[in-house]
Amino acid sequence: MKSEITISELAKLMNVSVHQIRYFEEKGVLQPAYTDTNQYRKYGMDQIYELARILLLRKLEVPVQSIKECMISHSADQQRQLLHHSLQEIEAELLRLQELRQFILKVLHEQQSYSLQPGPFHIKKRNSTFLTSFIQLDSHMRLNAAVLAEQANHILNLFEADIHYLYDGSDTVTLYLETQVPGDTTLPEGEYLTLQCNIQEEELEHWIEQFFDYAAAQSIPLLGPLVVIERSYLSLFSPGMLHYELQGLIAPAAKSEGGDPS
DNA sequence: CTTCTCACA
DNA sequence: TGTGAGAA
Repeated sequence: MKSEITISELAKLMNVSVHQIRYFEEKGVLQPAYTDTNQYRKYGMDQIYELARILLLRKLEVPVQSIKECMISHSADQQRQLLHHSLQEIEAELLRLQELRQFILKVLHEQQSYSLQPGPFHIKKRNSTFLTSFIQLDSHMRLNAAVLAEQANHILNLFEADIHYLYDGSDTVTLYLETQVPGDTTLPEGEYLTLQCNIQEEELEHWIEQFFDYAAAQSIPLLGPLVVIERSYLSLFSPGMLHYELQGLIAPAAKSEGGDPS
C-alpha cells in the first residue's frame, strides 16, 4: 500500500507553498521519498518530520545553507552556534528598528514643535553640543553636488542629519555634524536667539540679515558665530523648501549690571 | 494535477 | 530566499 502523498498535499499539510518545497529540494535539504513514474514527487512520514524541522529552523532565521551543513555533521554544539548566530542577527535588526523608531519620533517631534511656534523668532535653551567638521566652503560658493561627491565617504546619511553651518565672520563657512564625543568644536550651553524658517535656499542670505536686524532691534547681545542648522528631514512635507534654524548665542547678562527687569 | 525554467524582488 | 508566470 502506497501511503505517500503528493507535493501539493504536503504543502497544504505544512502550510507552505509547493514552490518552497521544491526550493528546499534544489538546495539539498529535503529529498522526496521517491519520484513516481510520472515524475511526481512523493513524500512519506520521514519527509513530514524533516520538513517540520526545516521550517522550524527557517522560522528562527537559520539560513537554508546552514541547515544543509548541519544535516551532515549534526553536533549539538554546532546547532547551538546556528541559533546563536540567528540571535545576533535578530538583535542587530532590533537595534536597527529602535533607531528607525527614534528617528521617526524625532521628525514628528521637531515638525510638531516647529508648527506650534507662533512666530519665527524665539529663545531656545541649548545644551552644549559637540560638532565635527566635514567640509569647508568659501562663503560665496554655494554647496554643490561636486563637492558633496568628494566627501561622500564621510556622510552616509546627510538627509537625516542636522547639518550645522558655522559663520565665524571669516570668509569661509564650515559644515559640521553633531557627534557624541568631543570633536572639532563645541557649541556652548546657553540661551540662543533662534529663527526658524522653511524657505528656498536662495532666501537664506535675506533671513540672515533679518536675524541680525531683529537682534539689534531687540537689543539682544549676540556672542560667537552664527549657527545655521539645516534640517533636511523637516522638508518632507514641503518639497523644494529647506528648513533652516538660525541661532546665535545670547551673551549672558553680566552679574552686577541691573537693567534686566525679569 | 504535475514538471521545469526564467525573470524578479 | 523565495514568488509568479508560462510552457509542456
